[in-house]
Amino acid sequence: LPATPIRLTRRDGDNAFINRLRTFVDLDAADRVALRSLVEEELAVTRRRDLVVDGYEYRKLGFVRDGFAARYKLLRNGKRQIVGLIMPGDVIGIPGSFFDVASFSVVALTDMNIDLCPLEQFVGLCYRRPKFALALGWLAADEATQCAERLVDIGRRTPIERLSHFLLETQARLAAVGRAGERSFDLPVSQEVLSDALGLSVPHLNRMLSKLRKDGLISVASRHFEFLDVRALQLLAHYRTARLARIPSPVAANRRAGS
Amino acid sequence: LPATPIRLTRRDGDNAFINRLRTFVDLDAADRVALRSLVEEELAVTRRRDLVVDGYEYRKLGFVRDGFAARYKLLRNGKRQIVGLIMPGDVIGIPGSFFDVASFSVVALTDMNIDLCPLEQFVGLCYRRPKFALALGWLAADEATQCAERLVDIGRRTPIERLSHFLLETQARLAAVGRAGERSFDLPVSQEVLSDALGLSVPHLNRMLSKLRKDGLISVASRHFEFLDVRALQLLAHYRTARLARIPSPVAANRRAGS
DNA sequence: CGAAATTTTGATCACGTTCAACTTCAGTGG
DNA sequence: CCACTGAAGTTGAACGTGATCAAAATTTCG
Repeated sequence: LPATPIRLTRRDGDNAFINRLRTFVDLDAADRVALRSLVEEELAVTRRRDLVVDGYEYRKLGFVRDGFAARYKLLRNGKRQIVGLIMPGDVIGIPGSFFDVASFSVVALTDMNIDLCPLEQFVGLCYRRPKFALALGWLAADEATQCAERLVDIGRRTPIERLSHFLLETQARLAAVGRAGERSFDLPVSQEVLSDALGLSVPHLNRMLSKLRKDGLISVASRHFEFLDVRALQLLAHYRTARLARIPSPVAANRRAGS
Repeated sequence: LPATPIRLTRRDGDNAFINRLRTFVDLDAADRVALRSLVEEELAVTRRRDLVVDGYEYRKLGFVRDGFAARYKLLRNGKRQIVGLIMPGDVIGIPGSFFDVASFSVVALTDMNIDLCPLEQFVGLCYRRPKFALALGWLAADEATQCAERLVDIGRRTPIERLSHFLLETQARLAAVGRAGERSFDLPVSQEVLSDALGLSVPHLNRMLSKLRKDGLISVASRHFEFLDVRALQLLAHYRTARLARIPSPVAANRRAGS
């Protein structure tokens, strides 16, 4: 395939998913064109809309342009555990689309814009351009690591530590796709959502937020968060950033390999 | 590459990793040869050996033939959270090898046999045979889902539910690679390991095990577990199996896609 | 403006941790 | 063969944390 020069549309500079991919893989113009051609539908959904339903087949990838969603499981006793916040640059359908039926539901927490593409189409592209198959693996690995980190949060960190850790991680994820400042970000979701994500009760989450405020570590106003003492927060949370390695290029990867 | 007919070695029928791959992708003889040729070293390690260390670069894939390991994080306060048991058929280095430095440590819980391969070599193979890149994505997605399931366990299930869920899931994973019976399996790890995996204290885990025994749901003797009432266990645990979908073949995936 | 959702505060209590002691078992050397 | 050792499993008592329930205060939205 010739790498013909392509004029970018005005939205390209702000495509969160492309921004995210670029942190670990090189994309030339032809790659971007191929990606764009996969988009079957640009979906605009409203808050509370179910996007994936636990127990049903789902065979799409949804590249989130804007808005927030939650991947969760509902138990018989009415309790809900959110296993991940989905934000701009994330892909709905990882990992649900890889299973016979999805094990988790996804619901929009805000209005959203999503580029939808059938999984089968994406896989087709993967056979033609293996780089995208590797990118898929990288994204899934990222997802697994975030999930594992939250497992540590919930299993072994105290509520205040886990809240701090969550806030730091969220800022980092948003910053990576250009949706957060150095020490602040908007997270337009209710405390009920946060408590379900952190495995806490709403009142207790609220108390921990108050405590972080009282101790001068953060300020919160109408779902806008600001870090007042990043260092102290990181210490409290045992926080360390995890950066994806870049995908080895074909030439590097094949250098010492037999054909 | 010609798909020359190849004689299988005697170990192939029992290669846990190949067994696992086959559940979601077709492998021909040439694929298996290619896989085998990647193996740089057949590593035999002893119990307690560190395989991956949190904070250090790791760039290998380790296909587990035999034995058990744990992926975990150690906190400053001395607490440990195990984020996943690694068993035959699993790959050490997912997802640690995809990051600048690993975020989690891996330690052998028993003596193990591992086929080691540099990640770069595997990626080289992925460019030549995209099927393997997709398989990598599938494996990472599987990992992410298991992790999410455990997140639900720890966040919202009661200790007895989460223990039941863990036992059912473990049996299923072992059975998938031919290392478990219909209703029984060996899990040669201490209760301390189980408690660190489930986010419980050792005494409480022990009590929950006792309760499952007393209620006639399981029997345990010298680390051999047996389900006496699978139905009741599943009900208690809210258990449902999750099966990976098969990877679409190139022809299916490209049918409706432009080249 | 009224209704609903969300955030905040308070009081009580159950659950699971912690700490400690004791038992059981496997392995080792006298 | 048994005493000794250390690791693992089991049991008990006391405490503290975070859930639960309830209600008030505040904000958002129809």
